[in-house]
Amino acid sequence: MASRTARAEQVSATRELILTAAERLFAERGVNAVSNRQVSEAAGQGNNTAVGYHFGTKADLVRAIVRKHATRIEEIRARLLAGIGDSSDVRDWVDCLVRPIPKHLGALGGPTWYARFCAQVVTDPALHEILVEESLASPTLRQIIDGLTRCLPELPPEVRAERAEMARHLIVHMPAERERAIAENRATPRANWDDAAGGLADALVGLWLAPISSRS
Amino acid sequence: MASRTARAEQVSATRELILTAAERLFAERGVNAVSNRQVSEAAGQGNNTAVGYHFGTKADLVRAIVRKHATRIEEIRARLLAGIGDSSDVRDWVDCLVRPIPKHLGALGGPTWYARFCAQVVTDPALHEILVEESLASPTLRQIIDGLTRCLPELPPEVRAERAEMARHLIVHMPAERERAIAENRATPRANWDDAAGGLADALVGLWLAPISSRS
DNA sequence: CAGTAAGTCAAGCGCCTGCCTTAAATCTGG
DNA sequence: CCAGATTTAAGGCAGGCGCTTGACTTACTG
Repeated sequence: MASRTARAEQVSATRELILTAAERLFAERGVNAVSNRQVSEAAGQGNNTAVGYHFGTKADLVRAIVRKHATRIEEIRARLLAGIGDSSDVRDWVDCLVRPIPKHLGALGGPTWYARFCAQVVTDPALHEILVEESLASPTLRQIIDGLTRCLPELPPEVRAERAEMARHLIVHMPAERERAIAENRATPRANWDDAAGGLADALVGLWLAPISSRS
Repeated sequence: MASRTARAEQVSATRELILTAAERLFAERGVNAVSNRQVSEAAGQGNNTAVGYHFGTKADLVRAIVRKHATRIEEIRARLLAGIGDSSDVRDWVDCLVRPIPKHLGALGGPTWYARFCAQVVTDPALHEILVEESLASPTLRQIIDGLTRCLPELPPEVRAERAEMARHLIVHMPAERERAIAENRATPRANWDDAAGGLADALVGLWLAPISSRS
């Protein structure tokens, strides 16, 4: 109906404006350093309470931003997963784990903020769980973790947990670091997002396959 | 003089109280989520402006907290560095890089907050540089980085930079993660700080020695 | 033993925040 | 075409913030 289009499109345009402004401000200054008012103003809304009206609390806004990107990332991840079948090569599974976010950022083109935004959110004690929930909601992600685990049967469970934690951190923070370098016109080790993902995947393969020493 | 002791001791006790309270609050809630007023109150100072009086801005307070721990960490690092001479084993240098912070936390005993505090600070866009400056001020740290570089002569400079970034993130965030797990009574992969450092060192050796693939 | 400087406390200022209320503009469904 | 609902705008409110000021206590100095 023309009705739904006209009005609803205006509304979702406003929501989009708020999401984009918030993502950017949160990425650049940190979530807690930005007030809902500032987000509303940056989104061009004369209304003080635009954020509250459309999203509720700041945590709800953060969740909405995450969901906005989740669909695309999930698509990329599913495509990569389908491509490797039931490989027993660690590298294949690490690729599936690492590449979705950089690929998504590359597809957005131009300057991006989402990686830095995620780095802020995972580090905030009050917001951390939101990202964990939203991420673990992805069945393909679980499949990939399982597949990787199957490639490393002799790794003790505690060491696996430990290294999974390391991988998680790097997958979030390294793209954020690259994003920041680009935003500040600093040199980056890699020319594009795909190469950056490749470098990260190389390192993670080494990390997963690292021998376990007997030192203290 | 008894004079200096009496008064100056009271003062430095107050400063210490503020530093400890701030470190704890910042670690638990995030730097930006805590006001200077809250820090003053948590330190038992009736005065609103105790933080401002003794330290100045919040950035100055953060720097003071970092310096408070830096001496001890530097001692540990120097001792480890002296112990390995001019080894050409990557593992030796990685140990020097990884162990100081966990060792320091272990030596403090009981619950700690410094690792989470550091994780908060490095992630804050406005505070990040403070920690970098203070860290790079350590000559032993530079020596260790040089030593490690010497062990990896055939690694392309960009890849080295990339992996150094990864190592930095893990060295800061993994202890923070362990600290948080302890604070929340969750299980940790390792029983003590030394073992945790060992696990991290294992992984970092693998990361540094990882082969460079030719994939995209 | 004053005089001075340093540290602490208490109160007040303007600013910004989140939240609430009201009003105008806009679109929807009958 | 018009009531009614939704969205945007605008302003007010209490509360918390950083910062300043001034009084009070304490300890060093000549």
